[in-house]
Amino acid sequence: MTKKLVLIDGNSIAYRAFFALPLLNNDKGVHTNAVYGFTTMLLKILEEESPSHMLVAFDAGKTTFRHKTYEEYKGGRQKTPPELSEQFPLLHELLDAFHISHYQLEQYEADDIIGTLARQAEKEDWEVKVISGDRDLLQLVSNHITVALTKKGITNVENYTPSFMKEKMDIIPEQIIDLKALMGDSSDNIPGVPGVGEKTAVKLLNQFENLDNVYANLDEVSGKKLKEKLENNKEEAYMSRDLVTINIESPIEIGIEDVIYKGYETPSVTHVFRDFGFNSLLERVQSDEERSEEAVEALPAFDVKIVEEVTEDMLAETSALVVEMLGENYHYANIEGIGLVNDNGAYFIPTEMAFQSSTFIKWAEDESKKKWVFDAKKTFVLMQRQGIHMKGIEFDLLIASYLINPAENYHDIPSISHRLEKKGVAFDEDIYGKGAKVKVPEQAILADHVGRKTNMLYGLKEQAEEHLRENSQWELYHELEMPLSIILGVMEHTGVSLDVERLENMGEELQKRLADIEEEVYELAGESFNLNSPKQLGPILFEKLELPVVKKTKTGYSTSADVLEQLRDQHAIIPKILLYRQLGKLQSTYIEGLLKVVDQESHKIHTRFNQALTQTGRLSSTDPNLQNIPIRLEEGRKIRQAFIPSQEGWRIFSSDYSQIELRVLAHISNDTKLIQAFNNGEDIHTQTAMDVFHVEKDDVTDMMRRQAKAVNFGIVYGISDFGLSQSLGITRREAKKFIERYFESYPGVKAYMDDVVQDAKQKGYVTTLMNRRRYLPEITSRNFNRRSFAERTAMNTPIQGTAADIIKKAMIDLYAALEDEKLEARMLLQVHDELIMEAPEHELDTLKELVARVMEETVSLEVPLEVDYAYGNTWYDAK
DNA sequence: CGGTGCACGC
DNA sequence: GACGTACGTGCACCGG
Repeated sequence: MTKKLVLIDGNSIAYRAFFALPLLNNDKGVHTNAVYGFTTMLLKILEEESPSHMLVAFDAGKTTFRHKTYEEYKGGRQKTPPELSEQFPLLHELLDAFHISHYQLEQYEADDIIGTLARQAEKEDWEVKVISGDRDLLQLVSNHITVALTKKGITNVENYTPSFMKEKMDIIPEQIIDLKALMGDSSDNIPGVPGVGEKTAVKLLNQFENLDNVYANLDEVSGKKLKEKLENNKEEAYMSRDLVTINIESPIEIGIEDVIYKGYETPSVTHVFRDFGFNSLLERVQSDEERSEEAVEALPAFDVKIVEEVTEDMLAETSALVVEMLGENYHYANIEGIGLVNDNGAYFIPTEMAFQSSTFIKWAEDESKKKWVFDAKKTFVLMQRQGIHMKGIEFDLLIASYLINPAENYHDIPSISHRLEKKGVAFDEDIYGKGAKVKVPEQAILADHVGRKTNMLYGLKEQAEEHLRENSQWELYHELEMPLSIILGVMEHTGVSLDVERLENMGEELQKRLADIEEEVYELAGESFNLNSPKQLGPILFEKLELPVVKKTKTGYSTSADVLEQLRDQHAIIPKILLYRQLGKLQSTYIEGLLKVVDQESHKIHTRFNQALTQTGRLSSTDPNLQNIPIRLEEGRKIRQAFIPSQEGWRIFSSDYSQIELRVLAHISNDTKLIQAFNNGEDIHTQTAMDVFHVEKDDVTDMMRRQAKAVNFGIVYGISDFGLSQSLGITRREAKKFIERYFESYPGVKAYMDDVVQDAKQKGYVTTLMNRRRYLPEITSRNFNRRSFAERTAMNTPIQGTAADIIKKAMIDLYAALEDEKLEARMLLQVHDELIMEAPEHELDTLKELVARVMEETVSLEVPLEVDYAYGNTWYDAK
């Protein structure tokens, strides 16, 4: 078997990883992003290449033999940031754990070590793979040596073989040094021939093959200027060539046979991963079984009593409660058992036992018996499904954790306890398995795990509450999110009625139309293919039909709607594809999708609102997502005709805040002009156009209003000049100008934007009206993109988040008002700035007045809040 | 089973 | 000048 040598340019990959990833800290406060990125790359290489020999080469010190030739070599280069330097020792530690050789040599660079070994291996007919981000290494490419250059991110590479180089760069590997000699390399401060760039250099090499021939035949070089430049910089060119030439005879003390790689041993690798805090990588080096066994074995002893009957002595004044189920959808999942922990002990109550016990049910419904839970809404719904009206929920760890830091991806009990370094509970995955392998374990194991989670929950309450108070988030937690959680639970459990028959009819109709359009498309294309596959559609449009390529994606041609829109008039196939896409979306996502999740018996849909997910405080909706039901295009809007009241004689009632985000902006920026704009009662986009373009109302053209609207949209969603240019189809420069003009018109808004960014830089986070918090660590990033994104987020989150706060409070107020007024009307859905309800016909008059008043008065801002409402027989008609 | 491209809402 | 650009969810495809 041929041997395979993998050579990694350690510095290059570490650099790449460092700049590609945010500055991660491990729990010891040491930066680990470069090591982390390097590790992901390493794991990928090991998997894909299965090397028999391997070495990671590093640059040694500041000076190299090249500096003797040219003092300014690599001059002007930014100093290695200390946050990166400190990671190199960790990198060495990591490689040792993997039993991978690493090497550096005084006065030489990693390139030279790689070159020397690569050529040695080549002679022995080994296969060689070099991994780096440095294009200089391409000079090594040969039939035996492939160079993988990082493309984007860290693990994304492009493999350079001689034929690939010819195709992509139009040169052969041996010409790389001559190429660099001519064009230079600003990053290494290599001069080359001034004024000669890549294009000219390639042209010259195509004509003359190499540098020597260029100079030997200077007369034949076309262009007087170019000739002069070459003539005057001959010395520089040759020096540049020397500098970029890799030394393939470096005096290294190791040979290819020394860098044998026999694979790593899991224990040493898992040890460093743990040490560095790379928990997410553990599963890549351990089998699921290994990891789960280890996790379970590491747990301290814990005793949980499996009860045979619920008795009073188990039910203290205050208890942690976990109603355990597998899967996600608590509207349908089975309950596997119940964990109960309080000062009297830790108990596991088998499902049947609990729900047949009047003692347990009485306790659950007793408001004065306090319950601490994880996910109050889920717990509430699970109980509700058993006919139990749970009361007395006093603490919800999920919501607390989310409010403390919404950026955490995992808010489950084991994850939280891990973060707080409290051992004592395994991850669900380690107990139940994952994916298709999920199953309920035997009762003793189940009881132990549920008991441990419940116990952890019991122990975490105090710390979480303290944290909330420190953050001034107690009110947000206690008066807003906690009550809302139960209201959302009621809404979800109530569900929305669906006119199944109507939806099925629409589906049949649509199916016919789709089949017809599909046929027409194949006719126009001259062949049939999978129209749902962008990968197959691309070549048809841009190769066979030779339509102009507007945009490319990383995997091929872009066929997105905005691209097709630009091609609309160029071929009859385009409008048909667009229509097919539009209707196909309706069919698959909305018609088939909704029919798949509707309750077969009640014909109701029970979505789940995720209250602990978005970074801004908005809700999200899943299974199904009822927050993105079509409205913009009439065709899609008809889907709403299938959403109907649950009872005869009832109506769907919909109310929404008008321009809530811009009103919030007016309030928090206290901008006089913007406040005036709202008090003026004029359409806000028209008003913005008047202010930005300095024209009277009658002189606002459709174009002006459209642009003003896009700018307002941009302000609300925190998009960039690029984003605005995309949405208006204008250049970035023009978009930037619009934004500037907007800020000139509303100086208070400008001042707010500046302040909030400053404030975020200083504090590290931004807040909303009700003290919702979002941390923005990247606001001090040296990476322009990351920093800009964080800045826009700083400006946008208080706006969007405050709007979210307001509608949440309105929901609480409205829920109470409906109860007070003893109305049957009930909330069904929330769509960010809109509430959808159902109500008996006779309540509509009361409701109109009540809903608008409650929503408008839930908070008092510097500008009035305005609510529009409508009602009808279906959601469609409530417009 | 996870990544990608696309499309829907706010 | 780089780099990739509001937030979500869900579908189909496709390659491993």
